[in-house]
Amino acid sequence: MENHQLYGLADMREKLSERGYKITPQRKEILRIFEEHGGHMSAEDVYGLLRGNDSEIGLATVYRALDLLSELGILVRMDFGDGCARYELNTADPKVHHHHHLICLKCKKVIEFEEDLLDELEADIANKSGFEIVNHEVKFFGYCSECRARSSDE
Amino acid sequence: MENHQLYGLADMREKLSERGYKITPQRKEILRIFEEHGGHMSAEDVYGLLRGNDSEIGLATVYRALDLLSELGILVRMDFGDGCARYELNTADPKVHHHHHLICLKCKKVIEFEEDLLDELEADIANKSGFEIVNHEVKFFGYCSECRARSSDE
DNA sequence: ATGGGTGCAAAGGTTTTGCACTCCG
DNA sequence: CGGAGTGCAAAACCTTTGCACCCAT
Repeated sequence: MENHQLYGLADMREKLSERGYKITPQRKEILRIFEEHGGHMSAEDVYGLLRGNDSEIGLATVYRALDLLSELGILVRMDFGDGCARYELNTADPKVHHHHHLICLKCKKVIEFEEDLLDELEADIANKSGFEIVNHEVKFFGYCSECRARSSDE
Repeated sequence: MENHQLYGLADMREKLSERGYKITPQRKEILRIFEEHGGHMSAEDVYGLLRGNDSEIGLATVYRALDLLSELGILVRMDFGDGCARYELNTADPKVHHHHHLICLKCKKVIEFEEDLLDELEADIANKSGFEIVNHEVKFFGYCSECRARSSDE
């Protein structure tokens, strides 16, 4: 357990200036929100938390920052099909990197679970296609145990 | 190569009536669109093709059908982050089942590739969680070779 | 100083919903 | 027949954009 588990302020500084983007108080603030809270946050969620901390950051800025930070690989964007994009801190730690999602087609519930699996596949892809992989997302769609129970006793 | 490669009309009939839904001409027509064309189609794409075939099906009906058919596992819903949900016929054939996507964070290009991998993992999940898996989606995010070349010679 | 970044409000695009009417079972 | 399904148009939502102003570099 070392200190480089999640991308943090230092990484953002580096990646932003590396590409000629500026380090603004808004971007720092938004990153901090992700460090303090966690989970899968939508733009609106982040905006809400910012307003709680009486920040004056506009919603459009939140959208622009989430977009940029996920393009830089600091955040990861995910879609659970609930109508809005959700983001979470990217991580360099394989233990955390490899958590996947089960999504119930009936009740839309999202269940997380961990499983190690995709490292060699990623390396293989990078070789074959010249694609540089920053993150992956694995989703399984089906029916959760509750919905299955409910539909069998109808 | 047998006949049960993709879900078809018979499967839809069965799954619909099994759950008390009706088999309507609209639903049949929409399924047919997927059988004749393929690929990743948005609601609007399907609607466009229907109008081409001078169908009188409304866009809302298309949305409702896509939702229902993917809930039944006949279609698969996917999100490439381009602002609209896309659907494709689900398949029982593992060769087709296992195609994944590389998504470039810079230019948003989607590259498909095939790789066999997740069967045992699916079985494992079903055991541990009671989750019945109908389909999965694997996406890798990163930078495609063109974007990498472009950013290195700036 | 200067070009990128921000805030606001308006626009844009996708998806959902209310309601009267239709038609499958 | 009766209730699920449909079509239409309006509404709801999430996200993007235009523009004037601000501020990291």
